[in-house]
Amino acid sequence: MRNSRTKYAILGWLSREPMTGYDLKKKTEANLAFFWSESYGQIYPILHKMEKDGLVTMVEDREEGRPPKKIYSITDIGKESLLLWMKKKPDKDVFRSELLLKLFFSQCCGPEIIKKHIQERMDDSRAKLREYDEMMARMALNRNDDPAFSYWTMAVEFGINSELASIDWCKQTLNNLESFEKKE
Amino acid sequence: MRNSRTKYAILGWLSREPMTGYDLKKKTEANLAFFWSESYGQIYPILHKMEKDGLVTMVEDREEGRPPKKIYSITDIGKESLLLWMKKKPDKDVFRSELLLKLFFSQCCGPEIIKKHIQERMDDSRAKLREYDEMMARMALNRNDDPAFSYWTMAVEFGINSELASIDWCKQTLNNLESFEKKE
DNA sequence: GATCGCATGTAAGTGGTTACATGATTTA
DNA sequence: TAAATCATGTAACCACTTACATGCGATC
Repeated sequence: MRNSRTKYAILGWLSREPMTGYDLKKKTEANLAFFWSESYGQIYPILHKMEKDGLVTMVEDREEGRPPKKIYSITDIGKESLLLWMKKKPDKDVFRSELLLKLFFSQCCGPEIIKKHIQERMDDSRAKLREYDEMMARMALNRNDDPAFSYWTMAVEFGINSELASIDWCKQTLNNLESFEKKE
Repeated sequence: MRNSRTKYAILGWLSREPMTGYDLKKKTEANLAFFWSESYGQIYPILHKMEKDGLVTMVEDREEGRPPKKIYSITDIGKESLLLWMKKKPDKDVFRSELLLKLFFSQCCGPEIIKKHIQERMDDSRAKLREYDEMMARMALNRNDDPAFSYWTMAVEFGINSELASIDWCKQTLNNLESFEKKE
């Protein structure tokens, strides 16, 4: 837990508004899914520790006939810790691709198998692009006054560019594999 | 270890030529670094297990005055296992970006800090592009007859496209942040 | 009556890295 | 003679995921 970025993702969210562990997870899924993820198994224990360390405070919200919520807010110490992290040079992006691994070793079985995988990847990328469009539309509707929206847009733009680049690569590589096949 | 892809990365390499655990690590670093990595702490134990499972065989190579090598070769069972894996739909690419996480939460500290990070990222991407060029040149020299080279080129092409897209995004985002600043 | 969404949490397991130990040879 | 490279290996740790447990209310 020493170097966990989960802590800072939580502080980032709480710097906007107080919320529960459940909210944290749902918001991360809905907004950051393509470049970040968190699980309950991380969130809840870390939230407890953060409270103990004075980074956040918690109030219990008991409404009748509903499961009690624990609403967390960021403290001044938490804000300081967040700012310190923001200033640090970000770690390298993590990228790991089984598709490229399979492509690299495709000599062992010929181009047909990997062609199918790349075709499917192209379809997946197109589906993702449609998702981004929906996300953008949904967010733009009720948030164009929020300064956070601008930052969010730039992040999503990265995802869109990546998928566009991925689709181009798929087409190009499918062509390469085609002509490669004839040569053999 | 049940579903470890390390196993298949090893089988992939050994399907080309027999080699040692040390070679496996070095070759992965030199050729797959931008989309795959392995550590000795994974390679050696898994290699032992693979031998026990009959996926590979090992011969010891003792030359005088040198540390003894263990040279691994793929078996027919190993080849079968590799082929089965090749045919399976590849897992989703893993992507995780602290840079985008920081961008997303930049509301908490304003655009200056993230601008610096993005500027640095652009420099890093350019450096990576130069590395790819070197890799391509180095490989093209002595390998243009090897059919594996074509597959390798296509994989590297993905990396090049990604970095190109990343650089574009950096420029564009830097511009956005500039005008965003003036509005505030 | 079943399942979904809200809401919190834990235990076990995953795949993987890091740090370390050992020791010879080659290069700077 | 110090450092880098070759070469194998293990123990401890790491961040994180998955599966599970609980239970209420709303919806299908």
